[in-house]
Amino acid sequence: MATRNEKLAAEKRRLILDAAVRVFARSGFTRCRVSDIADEAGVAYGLVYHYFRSKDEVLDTLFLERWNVMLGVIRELDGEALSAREQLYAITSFIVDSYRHDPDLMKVIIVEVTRAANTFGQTHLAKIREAYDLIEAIVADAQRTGEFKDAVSPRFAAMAFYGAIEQVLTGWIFESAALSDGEYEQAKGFVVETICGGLEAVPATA
Amino acid sequence: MATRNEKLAAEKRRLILDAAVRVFARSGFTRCRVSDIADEAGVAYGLVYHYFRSKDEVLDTLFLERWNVMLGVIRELDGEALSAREQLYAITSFIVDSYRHDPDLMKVIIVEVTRAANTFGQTHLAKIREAYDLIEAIVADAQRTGEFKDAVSPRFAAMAFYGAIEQVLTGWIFESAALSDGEYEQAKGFVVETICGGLEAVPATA
Amino acid sequence: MATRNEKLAAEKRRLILDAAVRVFARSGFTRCRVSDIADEAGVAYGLVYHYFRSKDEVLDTLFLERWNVMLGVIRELDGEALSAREQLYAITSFIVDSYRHDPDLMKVIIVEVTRAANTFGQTHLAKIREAYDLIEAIVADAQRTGEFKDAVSPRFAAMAFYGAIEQVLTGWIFESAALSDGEYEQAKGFVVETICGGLEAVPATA
Amino acid sequence: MATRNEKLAAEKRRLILDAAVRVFARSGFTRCRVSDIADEAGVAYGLVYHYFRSKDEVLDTLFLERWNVMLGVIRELDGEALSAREQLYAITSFIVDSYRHDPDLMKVIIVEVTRAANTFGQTHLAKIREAYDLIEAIVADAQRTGEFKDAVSPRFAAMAFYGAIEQVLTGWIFESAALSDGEYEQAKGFVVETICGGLEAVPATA
DNA sequence: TATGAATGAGTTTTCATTCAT
DNA sequence: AATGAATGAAAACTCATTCAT
Repeated sequence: MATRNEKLAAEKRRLILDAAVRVFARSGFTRCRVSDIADEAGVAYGLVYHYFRSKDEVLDTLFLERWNVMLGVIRELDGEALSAREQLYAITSFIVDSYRHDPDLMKVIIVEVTRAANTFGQTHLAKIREAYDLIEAIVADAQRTGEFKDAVSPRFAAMAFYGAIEQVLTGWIFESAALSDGEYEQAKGFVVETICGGLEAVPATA
Repeated sequence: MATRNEKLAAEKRRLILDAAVRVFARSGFTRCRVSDIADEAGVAYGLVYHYFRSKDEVLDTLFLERWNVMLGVIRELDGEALSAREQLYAITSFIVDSYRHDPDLMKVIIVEVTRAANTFGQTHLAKIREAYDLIEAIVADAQRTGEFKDAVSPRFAAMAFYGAIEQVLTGWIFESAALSDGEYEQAKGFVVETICGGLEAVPATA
Repeated sequence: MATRNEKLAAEKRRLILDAAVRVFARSGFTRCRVSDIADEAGVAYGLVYHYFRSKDEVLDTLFLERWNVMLGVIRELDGEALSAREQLYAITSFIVDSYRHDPDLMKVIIVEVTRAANTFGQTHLAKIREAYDLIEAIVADAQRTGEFKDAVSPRFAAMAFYGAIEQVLTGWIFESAALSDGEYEQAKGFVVETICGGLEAVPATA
Repeated sequence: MATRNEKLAAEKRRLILDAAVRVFARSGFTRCRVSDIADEAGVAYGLVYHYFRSKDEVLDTLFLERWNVMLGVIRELDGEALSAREQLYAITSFIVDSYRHDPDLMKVIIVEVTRAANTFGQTHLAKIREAYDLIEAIVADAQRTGEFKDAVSPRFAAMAFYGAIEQVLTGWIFESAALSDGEYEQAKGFVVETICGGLEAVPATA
């Protein structure tokens, strides 16, 4: 009985969150109104405040939900005996697929949180850093095993890698162009090839 | 006489622009008020509107001023007979030095324009793309000459390169840490080494 | 069976009323929410609306319950052959004891009704006046019998008497200090002595 | 130049304060909207917020302005060689005349501030106490000189005296009746006669 | 050129009340 | 009788922009 109501409530909550993604993606967090979210969700104004304390909390929820999934995915890579390149590929793949599956959500997370140094980025700084830390650890391990050279610091490599991915997504976001499955797959390879293999031709050694 | 007045006017205008940089960097474009800019500049409220049509125009001006300088720098590289790696290094160097010289301005440009897909980023999309185009051309040339392999598309490489730099700056912005000259120089090398040389150790060929 | 249910229902109703007293006293009628009352009573939100038509009706009920008791007490004094001073003492005693017994309730009645000329005071004006009228009658009688001089109008005397008591309670309310039984008893005497005996020393007549 | 502007600004501020008095008196502080004040003053909505930080601050200002005048009047009584009865008469007179001169303002102060002392800051509480303290001192002095007997504590007497006045005003406020000059003067005498002389007839001593 | 008072549209949030279960 | 999700009107407050001086 309670279970049924709870399930219905959870669905309404989800309805609002999904609507918020679309609205935030369309007009941006600052510019959209709470009423836009309610309208998009087809619910009454006040219901948004029944489920969330504030407009901020809606965005917080969206970010944390998704970011925690990503952190989980990265952490699981540890158990699987993969090379550093394979691990970075897996991460890239997860992020690109996240975008493919729900571009609006990724747009919101990147534009409104990850890169918003004055607002939500600052709020979620610790959470965001967790991802950098995990990537850094992958690079550091690879340098130890010799898979990666140690020309650059692991932290730096992690930032460059993550920045490259985010910029690629940002490009898609700005163009708001739909890509084919092939293009998405190609992009995954490109990111890893650029960061791991480098752009330069390896001089043929005699 | 007019000349003298014009010079004074230009100085006031500059005063306001500089104040705006500090205020935008501190509180973010959306959250700060026009009166904050005036207060920071030590001028009256209405004077901002004497020199600028709107709050938006202040940010537009800041962005365009700096971005055009950067485009100029990149375009000039064409004339100097430099390798692609050297050209990318020069670009990185310019951007890093820009940050070193005026971190607030770079923060504003990156956070409020370059990465703001819903607002100013969209407005200045064409201008931003010019930079990507110029970098893309450098990569394409390098692939033609054989300096770079053609494993990834030039456009893609340009995005990865620019994204890596921006992410490094973003890290600095978020941490708001002051770096030593040595660290800035090291960062320049790291970016180029990561993107051009790649992270992987080059297997010794027999 | 119905009797048992009715008794349970009456208890729930009382539970809500008592909770409302505490909540109104703590945060004020306007600022507290209906849900605060429900929470304090430990019942569900909607139940308040099962027993009361509105938030206003809860306060109305609290006021009327208590005020009617007081009116009854004052009316009963008529039958007992008491001097005016004794009657005023009895009234003072009842009000002070009401405060001693349930300071929150008296606080609510005074702050939210008796002195709220724009809201509930206006609504219950007639009821409030009944008390003034009864006190006025006591004074008028005493003037007729010669116990009281007729230097002031009975209506005026009634207002001064009631005002003195209310102000004393108001003092206690704002200090929110717990008083000893002795202090309460002393206060009763003070009120009557001030109003009936006056502050001035009676000049010794030769 | 600045002087002229400052004068105009002060006038506008006063315009808003005066309008607020009328609106608060008419509908009560809680029920009226800020826009009502602006409308009543014939100024734009935002101007209220130009001169006052909040709706609360408007009420605070009204209270403090008037209350400080009253405190000044009471303090000045100290210098004039008056009996206690004359001093209490002077205070009563000032308060009654305040009501006669601007009943709306006194209504607001009595009805809204006394009540708000609860919810509002304790800031006013201290200010209100200052008045009680001054009256208390008058009574204490009179007890020392023998003008007043010491049957009741000075603090208590002060509360009773102030309560009597306030209740008389409250009566007028509730009835919202206009009184003649004679009635106002009579009221002054009644208050002092009741509190100082007492209601009881002085028994003729043999 | 310079000032800052004046304007009023716009948005978040609150919360009494209703209602389906 | 009891629950708490759903509704939406209402109001304080903000702030970009205008304008008289």
